[in-house]
Amino acid sequence: MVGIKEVARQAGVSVGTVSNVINRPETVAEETRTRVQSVIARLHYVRSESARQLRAGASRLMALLVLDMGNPFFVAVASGAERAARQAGLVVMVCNSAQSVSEEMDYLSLFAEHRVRGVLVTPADPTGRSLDVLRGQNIPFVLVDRVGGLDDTGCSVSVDDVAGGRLAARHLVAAGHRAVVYVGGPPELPQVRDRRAGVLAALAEAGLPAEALIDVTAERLDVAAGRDAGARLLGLSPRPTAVFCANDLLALGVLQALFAAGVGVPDEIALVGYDDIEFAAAAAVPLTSVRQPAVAMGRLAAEMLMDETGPDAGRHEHRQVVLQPELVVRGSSLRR
Amino acid sequence: MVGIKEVARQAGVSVGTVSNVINRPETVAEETRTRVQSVIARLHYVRSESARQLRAGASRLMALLVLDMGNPFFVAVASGAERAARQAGLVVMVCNSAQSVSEEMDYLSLFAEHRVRGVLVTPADPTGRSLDVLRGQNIPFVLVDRVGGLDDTGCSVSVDDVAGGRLAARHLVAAGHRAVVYVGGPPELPQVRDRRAGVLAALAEAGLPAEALIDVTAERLDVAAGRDAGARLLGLSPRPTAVFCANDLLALGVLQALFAAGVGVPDEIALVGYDDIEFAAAAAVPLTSVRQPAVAMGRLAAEMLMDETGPDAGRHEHRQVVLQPELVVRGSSLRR
DNA sequence: CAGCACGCATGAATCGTTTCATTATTCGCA
DNA sequence: TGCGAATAATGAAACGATTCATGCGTGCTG
Repeated sequence: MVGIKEVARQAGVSVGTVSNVINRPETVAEETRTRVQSVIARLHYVRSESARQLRAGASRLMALLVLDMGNPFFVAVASGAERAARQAGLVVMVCNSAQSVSEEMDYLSLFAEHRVRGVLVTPADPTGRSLDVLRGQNIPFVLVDRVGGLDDTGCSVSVDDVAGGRLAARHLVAAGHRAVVYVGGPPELPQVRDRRAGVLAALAEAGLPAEALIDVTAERLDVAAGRDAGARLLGLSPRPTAVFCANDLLALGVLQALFAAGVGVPDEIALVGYDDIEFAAAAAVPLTSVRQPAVAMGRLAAEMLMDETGPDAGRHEHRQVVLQPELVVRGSSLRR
Repeated sequence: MVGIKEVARQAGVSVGTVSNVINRPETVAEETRTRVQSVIARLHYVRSESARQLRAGASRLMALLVLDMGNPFFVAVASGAERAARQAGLVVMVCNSAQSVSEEMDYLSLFAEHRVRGVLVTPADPTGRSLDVLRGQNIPFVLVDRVGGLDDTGCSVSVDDVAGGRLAARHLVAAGHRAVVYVGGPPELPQVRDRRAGVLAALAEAGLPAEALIDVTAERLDVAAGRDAGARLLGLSPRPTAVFCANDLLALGVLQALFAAGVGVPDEIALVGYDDIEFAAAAAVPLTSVRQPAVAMGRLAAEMLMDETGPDAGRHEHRQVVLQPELVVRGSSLRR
């Protein structure tokens, strides 16, 4: 495998000069530079990133660890982060913890071994201890879709999930529903809990008792779990008239279950999702949903990370950005 | 930052021994091993992957470069690949070329610099020259959803797109349609061309002329482009009765456009998509689609790559695996 | 004309591991 | 008792880049 030494030899210069041609071309005389560059091209020389990083210290990798790659919401976050990072010359490596704490720890260790420039993470571990491996290596991270823990608070970008839940529930209550089924996921997830809290708040505002919230808990936050939850909520009596799901995948699953059972949406049951993924608008019945600014979150998170690791990282201040969600009303919640 | 040297010093052993504790624990005495391990834990020592890779030569990274992360089909491919790779102790880094040749080249160069173990790629560049940077570094790659070029043929996993197109068109012809609109994407993409060829074959089988295929070309293969194409095909005269889209995202977009125009599906226009993504079944009208074994493709591709780079890579033989697609009939193509 | 600054190139030291030939120690067995 | 084998640990040489103090020659300035 041809290295910098071979290039130097064939170009008749020292390795230091070749390195300069690559990294600080302006410090090398025109004539030398082109000669070296042509040798590089001729030999198909490709610099070894591991050697570079070992000596220079800094990696060009930024990691993004999401809860569920199957969820278009996270795909949108990833694309926002990727765009911002690439403008700064970084590559984003996107990984999927699939909501498993052990997967998450595996990945974070790997990131630490790679000495990545920084990590954007939507933690699966509610305790936040899995991030210790990053803290130990002084690898900065930004929490995405989750505000910091108690003790130390680094940067984070999130959306006000309580407000989102409230928006959804207010909308349903305003349409005359006196009880709301909340199809949540694993209760360890703060997003799931916060959205539920928003529902409770909205019910209280309307003078309804806490019992007006009926919990149906899905195993995971995906379409299959939603179908399952949908079947279960049809068994409730009295049959609910309003259903709010912790995300759109669940809502689409619920919708399929209701469809299969011949239950009309929105006539018999009004349905609201969360995230406003692209497919929500294209659903069997266009889905009312709480929109999160996913791409912006990804972009912001990446920018904050780069500020923290960039040239003037000294003057970096941790920020906890909280964005506001927005209700998008479509057919699934509109009584005809 | 604590390195192997510091661990060795505090444990009272040589660096070689520490390395052995990490990489070949069975070769070091029980007592020494636990002592070293406890020092590692106490100091939060994390090995430097770049140093490891520089010396040992082999990376633990496998790259996956897809055409469009926004397409659930590729997400499924990624999850199949990831699962297989992780069982072999590799991490997959998923990147998105977004069908841009220059993005693709950037990423492939980066992979080459990182000396990744191998690359799974759905090439955006139809010439295949962008893969030269990998060939130059002897980095093996597996083509996903695309058979090899002309000169050299490495491994590939693909689905018979001609057969898929034929399945879709046969289905429409059997339902009595005498002409079919094909909503394709960028004609450089072999997938787009092959599916079209399948349509032509099915029309020929049925004794229909080639003019029975009407082309509508979308800019990209996503929902927005589909909406656009949908609006355009409504301007055709006579108005078509059957539409086949190069993928489900386009089909969902077309569906939205038809919906917006008040055109009934399947009554006025029958619609067939491709990929059978999860959201096809949940669409406004459940979408008939050609199913591809996406997860299996990802898994197979990763396995083939690992065979090529694994312990007995010497006996590796390149294979071009072609899988068969399957038609899933749903409401969007069933005349009531 | 001495002195200085500047532009360019050099080459050795360094990053943190792995690997391997070598040494030291113990053990079993004739 | 002596010897070969097996077992543990050592320490130095890579791996392939970056970086930096150094040297050399040129042109400018006072």
